[in-house]
Amino acid sequence: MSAAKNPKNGKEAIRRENVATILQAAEAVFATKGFSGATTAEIAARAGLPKPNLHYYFRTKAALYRAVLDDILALWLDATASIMVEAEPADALRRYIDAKMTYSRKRPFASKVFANELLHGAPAVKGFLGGAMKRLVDDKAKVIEAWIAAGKLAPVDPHHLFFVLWAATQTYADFDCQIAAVLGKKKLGSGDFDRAGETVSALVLRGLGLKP
Amino acid sequence: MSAAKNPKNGKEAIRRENVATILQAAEAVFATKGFSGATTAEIAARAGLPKPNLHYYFRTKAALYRAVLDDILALWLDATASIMVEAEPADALRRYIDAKMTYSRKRPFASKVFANELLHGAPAVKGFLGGAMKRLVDDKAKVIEAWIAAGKLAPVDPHHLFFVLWAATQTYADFDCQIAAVLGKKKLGSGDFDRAGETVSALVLRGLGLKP
DNA sequence: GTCTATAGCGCGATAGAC
DNA sequence: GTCTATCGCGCTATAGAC
Repeated sequence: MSAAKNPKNGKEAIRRENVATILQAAEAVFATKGFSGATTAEIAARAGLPKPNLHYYFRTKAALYRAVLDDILALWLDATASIMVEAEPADALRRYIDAKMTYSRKRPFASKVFANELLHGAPAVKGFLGGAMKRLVDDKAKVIEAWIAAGKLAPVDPHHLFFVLWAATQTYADFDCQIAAVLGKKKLGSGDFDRAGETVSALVLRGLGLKP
Repeated sequence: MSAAKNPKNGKEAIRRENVATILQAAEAVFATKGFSGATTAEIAARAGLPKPNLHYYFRTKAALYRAVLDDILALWLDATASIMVEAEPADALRRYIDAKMTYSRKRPFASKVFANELLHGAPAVKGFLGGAMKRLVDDKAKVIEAWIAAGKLAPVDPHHLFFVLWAATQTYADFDCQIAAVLGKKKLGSGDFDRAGETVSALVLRGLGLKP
């Protein structure tokens, strides 16, 4: 605001880097501790910065949390790209399951922060859920309905199909420790995610009449 | 300990009732606020008791949380009853999905407390997950394998089948606010749960080759 | 067995020197 | 833009009268 026209790129670069570092650390800590369980001290330590530095970039803990969430919501909207009327249903759904499962493997913290937010009644993202997300899902549900009308797919409630797909894929990020424990492993490996993806794809595709 | 042989049933009854009231209030508050977000003051208020009374029955917040969790774990183990070799696979699975979905509708708080615990890395129930729960699931997985070997079921990884079933049913308790928002409703009704149960059953049964 | 009043402390946030 | 030192709130837990 005050010195807005000043193009000091050095300082800008430092800011961008520090902000990114803080956001990454915050995502990890919020994921495993939740909002109230997380402490700014732990986030700062993980980011390798002194605590007041955090408050210099994000005035409050709540503001930092919002910033983390906003990143995650943007990610979320991307994943449905493969669901288009022109696509072959089997291909599109397989790719969607794959995308969601990859997201669970590569960005487990993001998934957990979002899950935590939902568990607590989504105080910070209710607007998003009933707004942008609802519109996107309603849109994609129409695609599913078009496929059904064209006889390409067994009848199914499109919305509930999405709920099941989200649950089945995100569970491997959110509840990884349960799955690992039941499988008798310390951590999930990429082999486990492959097997999970195959299982979900097989169940859903055959469940929708898409496999002989 | 000190006056152990005294059969004063009046006091015993008061204790049992208060303990039950506290546990119920605690389950609700832990479910929506998480462990760190929950305050003993709020639990006490919801139970209609003064705060120190809580500490009289449960010495620490952590001990109260453990007690709430123990109740939930007991519930969890019951649900798999229908999975037996003698049963008809389609019947057994439909009943299992039904039981889990009913549990999501009737005991959403229990499901949420458990989900929260898992999200945070299961510090309090890791032993249970790798112990009693793993043994039960391994056991039930053998039943599924027997059905597959007998040609009653399309081949599937039994463990991952369970993971998908848990996810697909519990999501309606844990993430109810997301589902309600996307459906454009304020709260989920029993009609939504019925539709959800039908969708999951249809997908899974057909997915396992159990429907014409 | 119940409850008021308070101890004790961890945490978010800031002041202010560098 | 960075960091030490500290304030003050809100929480768990308890002491002690009833």
